[in-house]
Amino acid sequence: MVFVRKTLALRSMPSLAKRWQDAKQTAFPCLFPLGYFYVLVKSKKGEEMNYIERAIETSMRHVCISAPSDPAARGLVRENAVIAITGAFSVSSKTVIQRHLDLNRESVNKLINRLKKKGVISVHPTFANTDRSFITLTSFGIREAELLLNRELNLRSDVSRVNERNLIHDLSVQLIVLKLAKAKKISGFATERDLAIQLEHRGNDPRLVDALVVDANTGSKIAIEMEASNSKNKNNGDIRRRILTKYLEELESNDGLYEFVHMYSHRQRFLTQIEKAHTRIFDSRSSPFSSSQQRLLLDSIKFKSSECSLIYELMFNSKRQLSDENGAATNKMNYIEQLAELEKLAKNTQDRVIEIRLNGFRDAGKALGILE
DNA sequence: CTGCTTTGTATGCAGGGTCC
DNA sequence: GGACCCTGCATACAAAGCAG
Repeated sequence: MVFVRKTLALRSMPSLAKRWQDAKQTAFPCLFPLGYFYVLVKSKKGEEMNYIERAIETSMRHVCISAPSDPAARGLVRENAVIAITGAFSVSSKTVIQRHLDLNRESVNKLINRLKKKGVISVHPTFANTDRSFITLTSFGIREAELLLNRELNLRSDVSRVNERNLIHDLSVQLIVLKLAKAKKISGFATERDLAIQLEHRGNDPRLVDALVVDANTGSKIAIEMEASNSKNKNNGDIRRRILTKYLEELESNDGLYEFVHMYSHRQRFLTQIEKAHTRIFDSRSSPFSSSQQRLLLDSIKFKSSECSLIYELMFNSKRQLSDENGAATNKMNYIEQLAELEKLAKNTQDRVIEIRLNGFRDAGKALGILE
């Protein structure tokens, strides 16, 4: 705790922080790590705790914030949220931060610039997302994140490790996880990175999913899967069968990594394609799954189509306006939220009248250029 | 190509809060 | 009261988009 306070003070004085950073790199390379070394990965009871559990336990602390009324304190809390998010996911973007902290574009720019000035994060231009840039932590920022999250992060500050081809996918996962966190639907989460760090085969471990969240009410673990392309649905469904087998292994196991799988995408079409592929596999005479296994898979895999438009709008729509003029952009968000509600209602009630209303609402969206 | 508009970001300022 | 930094607003500016 003492250390956290100290670094916060340091961070609010850029020149001092800079000097501290320089000193760290030259004169005392071994001094600073002592700060977080004493909080070694152990639980309160003292027994060894695995990395994923540790991540789940600590993940929400700085990510889920209630903004204090004191502007200065609020600024620091927000800065910490940015550091915690970027630390946990290894990259982030202005759009994700903006959405999570409920800020306007101007305020995010100021927040990010402030952190940049303090030497905590760096912003890299790219063509791979709608922001045209992504955020990573500097080596100084990584230390800050490790202090905040109270665990080792195994992060590197060099940008060449960021795979720009996965950027939108990764940011979409963040969007969903953070939305769940903010809505208090989950009590903790572990990112794909966290899983990879603990699992033996690292990068290509078959048990890897895009994120792991813990349901706030039931405490059950849920795997989050994000389908950003439909490449896996082409061919003969062999890939889907392998993926199902992978899920089944965890679902059937008593100490599996997760009990449910939630599928997300920016396109409703991709989700229905996956659902269809599943039924095809189950229906085929040579189906590798017993009927009880099929039931388990059907019950455990849920398709979250209500988030499609949100993900599309924030991550994929290159025509989206970044500056919010309190007009088009917010109207659009309102429309999309209303649409999602209506879709949910139509699905739950199966009411013909609501379905007609939904179709009308969709048509209106198309006429206004919000939907395609 | 030019000149105009739009878009995204940066900066300075006023007015406002909390905490020591 | 001063340190600190929030917010919104006005303004400036560069880059991109676009019609002619």
